[in-house]
Amino acid sequence: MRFEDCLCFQLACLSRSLSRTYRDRIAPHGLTQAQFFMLIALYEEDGAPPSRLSQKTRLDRPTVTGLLDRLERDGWVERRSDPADRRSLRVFLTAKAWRHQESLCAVYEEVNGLFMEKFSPEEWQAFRAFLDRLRDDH
Amino acid sequence: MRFEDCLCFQLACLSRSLSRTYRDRIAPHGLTQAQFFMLIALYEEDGAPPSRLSQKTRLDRPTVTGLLDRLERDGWVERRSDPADRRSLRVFLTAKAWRHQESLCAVYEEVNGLFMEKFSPEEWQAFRAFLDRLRDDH
DNA sequence: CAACATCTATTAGCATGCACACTATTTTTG
DNA sequence: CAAAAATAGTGTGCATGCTAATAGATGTTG
Repeated sequence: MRFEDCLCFQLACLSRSLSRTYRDRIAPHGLTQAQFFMLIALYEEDGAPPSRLSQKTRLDRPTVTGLLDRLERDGWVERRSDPADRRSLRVFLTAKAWRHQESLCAVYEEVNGLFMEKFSPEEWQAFRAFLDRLRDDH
Repeated sequence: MRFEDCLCFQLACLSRSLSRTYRDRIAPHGLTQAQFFMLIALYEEDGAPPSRLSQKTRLDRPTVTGLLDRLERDGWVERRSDPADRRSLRVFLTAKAWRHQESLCAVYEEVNGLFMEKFSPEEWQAFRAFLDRLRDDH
């Protein structure tokens, strides 16, 4: 099989390409694409522990630790200890993050809309089914 | 749109997942997935300059430089200067790389086969068309 | 021919993303 | 209850992948 036809190669290219679409729009906010996605996850689940964020974003825990480090450094989130379990933390969005919510979620919806509008609902369903079929058991 | 339904997120997860499938099989050879793909590209175009490899793999040139650094360090490739243009280099596979060709290409075909067999030819064509539709103009 | 632009590859700096190992805490088990 | 196992988060080291800036060589243009 020719290299250009390799599915893994094509998916990797496409994934980087889509990430760039977000990146270009959120760079003015001082966020990277991965940080942006973590914030979107937190807008849905403010106060989640890192383990939950790792599960939700399907990133390893050391990766989440690093992301949270930089988000905390830049004042987007705050780690608070969990009184119920001293091993655990809970991650909370700061006032700054809530101030940017509308603007960031608008970018999120806008870019998702750019992708969605290229397909009919039936095509989307079929596409999603293809992705799901590839997801498991290698 | 819920975070889990975001196409960019799903593609990124899937891309990492597929990469892992190659990684598990080529780690014993002492190669990473990106290095492995670069070798596959070179089996098709031995002697190509870095600029061509950057185009072929759709990676930035600094990324290609780093990949070639590590491949050369580990004895897989060799950079030779181009007599016709002293700015240019040409990248050649070493004897070691050719010795591993059969084995590495077997992994390549095996894993691609794992993915391909999940779809009928018509489904593959439809899937590829979806990917192509997303590729351009963001 | 000389100034300028372009093209080659690279370096530096940063942020992921991963495997591995580690500490602290909690839970389980004998 | 004490020992072992499991869990939460982190530190380390490495390999991508990117942007911006750089050095050298070639092409272009006045």
